[in-house]
Amino acid sequence: MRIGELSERTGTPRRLLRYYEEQGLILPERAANGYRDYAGYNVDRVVQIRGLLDAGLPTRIIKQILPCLDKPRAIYFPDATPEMIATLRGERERMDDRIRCLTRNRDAIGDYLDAVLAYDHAEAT
Amino acid sequence: MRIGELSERTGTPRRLLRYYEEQGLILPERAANGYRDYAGYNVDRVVQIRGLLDAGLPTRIIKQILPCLDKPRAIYFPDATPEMIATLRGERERMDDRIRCLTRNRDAIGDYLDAVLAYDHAEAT
DNA sequence: CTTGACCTTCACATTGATGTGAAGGTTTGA
DNA sequence: TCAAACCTTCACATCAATGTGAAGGTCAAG
Repeated sequence: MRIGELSERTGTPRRLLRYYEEQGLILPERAANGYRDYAGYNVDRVVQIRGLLDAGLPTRIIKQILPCLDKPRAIYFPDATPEMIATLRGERERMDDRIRCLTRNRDAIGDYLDAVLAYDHAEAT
Repeated sequence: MRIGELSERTGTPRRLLRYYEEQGLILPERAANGYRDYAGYNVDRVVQIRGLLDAGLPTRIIKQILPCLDKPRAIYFPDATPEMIATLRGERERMDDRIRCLTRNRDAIGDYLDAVLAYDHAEAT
């Protein structure tokens, strides 16, 4: 598919699809006329990228993480240098931290909303 | 405590403590000489702020969330406008999305690391 | 064969979170 | 009393992600 369709299907501005490519996160083919030609799996991939960006990860890190999501993954094993392994371990830790923080705050918001609801209900009677 | 101590105890540059204040996230008192004077609870608060920023939330949203974490919370109920409630509900949704995304990717990294470990182990024998 | 809807590259602007440092006031201890 | 170690405000710089738009090539339908 071309950039317009990928943009539609992922809700992502064309500008950013080109930016993600520049950062090495997606690698579209090129048609004879120079147009980018995206394989179907890029829809999921772009959604993943956006999700991770939204969760605070920079493109530099996302680039390291993406190969973990590709299946079959066996292809990448030889590339797995010790440094890369260490980086992934570290990032997994940081993601755990983020998850803990978000969960805590999400629950606190939930408790607050419940309390407000109960308060309003009591007021109304 | 003064800004230097808070900076030390939270691992946060002074510059950013002033920035968070400017954004309305913390409200230190002022000593007679003009120095900022932070109450002890600000240590936790700043850690919270940094965690949420790291998880991709902008200060504008964090400002809305912070009151949910204060106890006792009853004080804030009258301030809870319908718009605020709606905002909090929406943000809770977005935080859920982030948690799902991070969890999925963290698990994928874990699987990948396990697979690499198994692969290396097999190689070594 | 031209018009409209695509696509290309390129450049510049903006925004939010940060870094850096100047110029100057305050406090504490030698 | 002076130096070191704090603090203040203010201004300007940077970085990553994103917005905006110009100048121009491609292609399908009328």
